[in-house]
Amino acid sequence: MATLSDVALRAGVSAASVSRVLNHPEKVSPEVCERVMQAMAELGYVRDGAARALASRQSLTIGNVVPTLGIGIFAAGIASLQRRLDEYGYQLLLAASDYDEAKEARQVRALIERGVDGIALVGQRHATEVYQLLQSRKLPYVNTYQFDADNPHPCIGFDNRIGTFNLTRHLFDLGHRDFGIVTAPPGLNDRIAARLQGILDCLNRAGVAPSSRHVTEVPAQTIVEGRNATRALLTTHPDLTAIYCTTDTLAIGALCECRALGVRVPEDISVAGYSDLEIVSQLDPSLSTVHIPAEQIGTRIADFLIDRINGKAGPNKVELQADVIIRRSTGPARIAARFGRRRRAI
Amino acid sequence: MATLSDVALRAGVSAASVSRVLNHPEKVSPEVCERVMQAMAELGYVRDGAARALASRQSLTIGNVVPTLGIGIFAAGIASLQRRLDEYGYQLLLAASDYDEAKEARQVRALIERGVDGIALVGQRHATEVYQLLQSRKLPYVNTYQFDADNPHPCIGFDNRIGTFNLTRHLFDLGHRDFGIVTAPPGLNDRIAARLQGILDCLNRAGVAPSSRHVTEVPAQTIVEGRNATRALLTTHPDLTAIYCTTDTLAIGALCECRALGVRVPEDISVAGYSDLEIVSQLDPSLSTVHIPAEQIGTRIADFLIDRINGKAGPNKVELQADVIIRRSTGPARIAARFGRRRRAI
DNA sequence: AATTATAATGAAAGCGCTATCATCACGATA
DNA sequence: TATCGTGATGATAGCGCTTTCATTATAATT
Repeated sequence: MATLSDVALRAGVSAASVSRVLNHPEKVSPEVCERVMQAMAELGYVRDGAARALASRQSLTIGNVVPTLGIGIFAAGIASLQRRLDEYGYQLLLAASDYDEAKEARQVRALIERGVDGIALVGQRHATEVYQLLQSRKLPYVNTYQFDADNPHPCIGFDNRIGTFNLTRHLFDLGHRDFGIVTAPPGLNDRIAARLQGILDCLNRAGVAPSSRHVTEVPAQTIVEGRNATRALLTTHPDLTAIYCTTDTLAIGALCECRALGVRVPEDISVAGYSDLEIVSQLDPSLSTVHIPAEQIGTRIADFLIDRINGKAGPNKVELQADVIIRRSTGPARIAARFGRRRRAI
Repeated sequence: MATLSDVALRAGVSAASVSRVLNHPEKVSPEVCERVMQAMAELGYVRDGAARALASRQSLTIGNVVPTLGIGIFAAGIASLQRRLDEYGYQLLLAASDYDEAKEARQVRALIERGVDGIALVGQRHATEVYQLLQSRKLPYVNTYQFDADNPHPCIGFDNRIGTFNLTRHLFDLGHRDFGIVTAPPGLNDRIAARLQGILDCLNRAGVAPSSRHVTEVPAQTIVEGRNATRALLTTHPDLTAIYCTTDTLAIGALCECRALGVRVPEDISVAGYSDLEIVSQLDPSLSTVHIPAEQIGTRIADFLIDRINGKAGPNKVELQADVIIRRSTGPARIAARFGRRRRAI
């Protein structure tokens, strides 16, 4: 394969000049530039990134480790991140942690070994080793999908707590007093923990008794888990009038299960979610949820990291809005009289 | 930052020995190994991948270019690809082409510059430049999501044609004679083209007149596009009894629109899709479709490429099954008498 | 015309690592 | 005892590129 010196030889210039037309074309005369370009084309020259990275201490690559690709929101964020990086001439190295801190640490280490110029992580909670590695190397990094003003680390995200708080408040205003809550384990995931907190904070402030909140933890964010949890909830707590799922995927399951059970939404039960996946606005009934600005996040990650890499300072934290979207799956709490009807349906 | 020589110095051995414990620990005495490990831990040594890649001609990285991350199937495939690569100690460099051949070529080039040891592409159709680049560098590569015995290039995938053929056949056997077909432009995408071909082949063989097939091309694979196309089809061709969408996303749209229109599925209209996204088995009615083995594909890509990289020969093509899954959205064609009823519904 | 800035180029020193080759010590073989 | 592996180690030459730094040619200034 042709190397840079081959190109130099063919163009009758020095290696330094070839390197210049590649990296600082403005510092080279048009004639030389032209000749070099021609030589590169003739030889089918492709630059060796490893050598460049070694010499310049830049890989033009950034790393992203997400909990899982299986969640549509992350896929959307990654898509926009990749798009923006591409505009900057950067490449995306992707890894998944499966919600495992140790695995995340390994992945971060692997990315650093690959020489990434920056790293985006999901959430605020990471192994201390991760933060040590990042800081000792002065590697630009950013936590995402969660905004937390009190946390010292840079972040790009939104307040996961406020969205569920407001949507729960909406439910309360509609007369709901008895809530089912379906959620992935908050212990594994600070975004989910914040959402759950938002629900509970609202319920506390509204004076809804703990005995009227029924939290079900499910092991995975899947439609089927949402269905199972919903069925269990509806069976064991016939009084509840609303189900809040901390993720749309679970809420979709809730919707499906209600339909299968003959429970009407929102007449008998209101259902709320979080994420605003593409499909939930199309479902019947459409789902009330909180919109995650995944595309924005992806774009901002790229901008943020590239700025840092280029030494441009900027805000250390960027807060995005995650707006509540009221659709048709939430409505007034059914009145007691209706209760028998629903009971029968199950 | 500590380099390999720093480690060597501290451990009181040569750089070569440190490199050995990193790459061929079996060739080093236990004592030296121990001492080096300790030194690495004390110095917080992290290997420089660029230098290693340059010296060893291996980056331990593989590249994957997909049309878009926005489609759940690709996300699933990427997830399993990444998981498997991780087991091998390889990293994943991800890029998107947006269904644009030129952009794909640019991405492939960028990946090669980054020194990937192998590349996975989606589909068989790529810019000639792409194949030239790949072959002149002898870079292991593989086309995916489409199996084609006649194509000389390595591939891992399934026959996109046969699935739609069989599912269409099923529809025909149920008495359907008038078909609406909703598809993304086959010109951009050989998988879609093959699926469409499967439908048409079946219809041809069954003797269904061209005037009884109504193909609608939509610009994007979204639920909303599926809805719009379905509404248009139902309005302009009241005779049709089945709608085949070449993608589940479009089929979900069809299902949503039918519900909104008061058209019953499958009593009034049968709907079929392709992909078997997580949600479609949970919908009401559940969707008849063709299952794409995305996880398998991801795993196989990793195995295939790593084998090639290590010089292990293996089959050049691997064919996976994409099975038809009959669910509730397909049923007997309505009898003429019912026609009026449906008409009213619209 | 002499001097000084300015721009364009080349020579060459690494970047941190791997891998070849030579060296050395030590026990096995004759 | 002399010879020959054998296994562990060290010295070192690059891998292909970027980037000072020095050099030369050119233009601008006095």
